[in-house]
Amino acid sequence: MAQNQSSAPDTSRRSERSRRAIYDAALALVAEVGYPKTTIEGIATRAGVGKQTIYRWWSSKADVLLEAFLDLGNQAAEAAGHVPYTIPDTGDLAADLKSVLRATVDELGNPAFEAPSRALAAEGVVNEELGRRFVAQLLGPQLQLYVDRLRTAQETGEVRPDIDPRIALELFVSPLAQRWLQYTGPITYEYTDTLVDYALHGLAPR
Amino acid sequence: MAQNQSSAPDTSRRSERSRRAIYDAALALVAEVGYPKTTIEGIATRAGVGKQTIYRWWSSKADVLLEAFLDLGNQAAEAAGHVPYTIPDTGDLAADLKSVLRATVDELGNPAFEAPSRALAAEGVVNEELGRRFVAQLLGPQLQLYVDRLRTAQETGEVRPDIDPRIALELFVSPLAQRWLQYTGPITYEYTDTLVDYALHGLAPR
Amino acid sequence: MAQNQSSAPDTSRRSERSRRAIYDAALALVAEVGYPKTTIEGIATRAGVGKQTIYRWWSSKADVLLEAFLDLGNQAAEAAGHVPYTIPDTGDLAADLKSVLRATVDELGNPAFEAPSRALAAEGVVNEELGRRFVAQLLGPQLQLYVDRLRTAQETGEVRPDIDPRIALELFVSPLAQRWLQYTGPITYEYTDTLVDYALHGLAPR
Amino acid sequence: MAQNQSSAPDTSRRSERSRRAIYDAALALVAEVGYPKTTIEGIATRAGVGKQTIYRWWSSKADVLLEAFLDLGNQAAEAAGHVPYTIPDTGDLAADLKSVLRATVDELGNPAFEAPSRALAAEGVVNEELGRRFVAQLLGPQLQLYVDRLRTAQETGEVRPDIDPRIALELFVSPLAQRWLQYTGPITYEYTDTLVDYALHGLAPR
DNA sequence: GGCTAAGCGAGACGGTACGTCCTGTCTTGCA
DNA sequence: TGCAAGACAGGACGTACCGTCTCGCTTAGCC
Repeated sequence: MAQNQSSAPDTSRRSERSRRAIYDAALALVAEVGYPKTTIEGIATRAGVGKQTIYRWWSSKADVLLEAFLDLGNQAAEAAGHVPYTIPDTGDLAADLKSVLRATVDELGNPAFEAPSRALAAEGVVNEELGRRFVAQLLGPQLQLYVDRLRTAQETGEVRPDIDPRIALELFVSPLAQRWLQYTGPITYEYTDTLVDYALHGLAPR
Repeated sequence: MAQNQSSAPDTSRRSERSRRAIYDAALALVAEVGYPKTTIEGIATRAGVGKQTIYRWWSSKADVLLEAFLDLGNQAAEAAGHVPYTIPDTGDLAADLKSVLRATVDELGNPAFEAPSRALAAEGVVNEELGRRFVAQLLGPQLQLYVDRLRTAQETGEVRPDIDPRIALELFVSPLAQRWLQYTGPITYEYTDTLVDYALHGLAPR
Repeated sequence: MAQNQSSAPDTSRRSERSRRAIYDAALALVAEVGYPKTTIEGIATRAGVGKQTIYRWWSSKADVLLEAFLDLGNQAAEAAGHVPYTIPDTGDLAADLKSVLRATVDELGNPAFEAPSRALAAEGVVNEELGRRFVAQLLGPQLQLYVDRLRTAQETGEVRPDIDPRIALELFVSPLAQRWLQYTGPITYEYTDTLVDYALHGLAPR
Repeated sequence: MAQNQSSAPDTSRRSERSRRAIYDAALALVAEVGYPKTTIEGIATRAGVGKQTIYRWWSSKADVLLEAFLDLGNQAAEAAGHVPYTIPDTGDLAADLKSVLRATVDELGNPAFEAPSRALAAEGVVNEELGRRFVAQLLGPQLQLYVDRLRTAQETGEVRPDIDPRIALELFVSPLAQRWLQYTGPITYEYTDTLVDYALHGLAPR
């Protein structure tokens, strides 16, 4: 039961005040000057905190930002009454998916979310460890909602029972993700609507 | 009409030797120590080149790497007899796509390509200008091949004529891209085969 | 007349154990790693003591060391039977001085004394307040012994009565001090013997 | 023929401008805030210079200050017409020495000289390497002047021929040095006059 | 013998400086 | 004039200590 390397800091003595200030500063700086120009020194100064306080609790700039972003999500969820961003089930799968993807399109354009999430995504591409944490803590839970909705659709017969929902969801989610991440195309409601139609009915003639 | 002062170096006098050495050094360093630890100073030293020679011809580390990577692709193409990586047309669309995607799976696992392309993709996520160049010069042409193949399939009736090929290709390409970029799932032949099947025939029962 | 607020710790409750441990740690560290690399944090850790315990009772690193060094001297004196290092009086002033200076030469070469006393001397050069305390508590009493011996010599006629002993002693003490402090020359028995001869009889011919 | 370790900097490319600015800043800061509060960072900022420029050419704060102080002396000498601070020879040794020592008393009280020279002396006490350089480059040459003057005095019969001038000079120089360095007593003209008298004629009755 | 107020070990905190590394610009001498 | 070389001003890195500040825990000394 490893008590790892040199003197783990004492979590119970941790300053909540500083933690919040660091989250706020990190998110603000990433939004204002961009991720690469956001420095640990800058975060510390802006948060009115010693650099060591950051190095004591986080291992890197990306680490700070990931936690800050998660915290932001949690706060938003709490504010919205603990409903953590779900997928409607009106009985019409196509309509439900289109609606959620339209909401996602809106969110992707929201500057407050865009800066930090792009930064984290980029870092994750090149830093596998962070990438996997990003998925485990942020992306994964969201994708799971699609899995659940697709399972329901399989029960009602809207989706073939032999389909793997974890792969199926990528047919409409991944294209949107790629356009957003790599600027491979415009992001519009029509586009996401089309994705849903293509995914549900396929490309081949019936 | 001399456009003098500071800028505009004379391309005709440019040292081919240095350019090659810089490409090689950049690619080698990214592969060896990773993109973030690759520095312009490091590239210059490794290439046996003055820093100014890099700053004279490129605007950033990412810029160097993008050109180096493009050059690498061109060289590979030339070596392979000028066939620039195409999509077969056996008349069986599903088989053709599965075959190409399996080749892509192999390529994504090739360490020589992985390091620089991940680095460029990551940089592109956060740096729109570079991202767009990455798409225009690398990703775009490759996606165009899918567009062409899908058009052919529309002519033979394998794909419905009302389908937009530019969007359709994303149904199987983007999921693979996302799994690779974001570590959202394992990448196997079965996976890509499944993607093609789902994309062509849809999720809904017929 | 309570002098309350923050300051004035209660001396009666002071931990003798900690005080000793701090003295030991300070002297050991100065000897081992040198004065500049000796830190309050290091002393505290080595002494198994909280930093605050040091800051509560001393005002600076130099302060700790000065007390530790004084204590060391007191302990040595106590061990030696309370004779606090005196000057013999055999009736032969020259011989007595030579003998004491030779003993001093030996002491200056003793590593256990050298590290802390050099450190204190150096600090005193640049920090007048500490320098004066160093003189008042350490150097002064030792010089006073020379004053006394010279006074006796004046009574026996070995030294002219119009001589100021406080200045006279410097003729042989200061040169040794300077050679030790500033590395201006080698320190040997012959040297100190010569100093005594020159000082007693002068440089001019008789 | 050692070409030492990692890449010795190219002296011929060195910026004279920066060197001067660094000397000035170092001397000014030591005078204004004291040696311990003088930091390399502070010197760099004040001199309008990058820190690396200091680290490239000097190995420590003390090193910078020593060179700055030597340079200050050289400049003063040059300004005064290349007469590097000498000892008069009027034929009256006592008078000459008293006169020089009185001048030294004045100099020791000069704030512009006091701060840096105290700092260097202190550092030299604790750092033998620097101490020896301090002596070799500053103190030694000055002491040599006394040696020369005493040699002349030996030729004229004012000083006994068997006296070692290098030791003799310490009888009046070292006491002054010690009082200055260690605050062991007041520094006045009477004091230095007395030192000369005692040293020349000894303490014992004739 | 229990209560309470200190000293105590520990160490988190806001800071400052360290010495290193790299950026992007500028200058020097070679080809 | 392009180039290798590298000095320069600047600035961020991650580390080490500073001196202050809480935390619980002993440990007196007074009721």
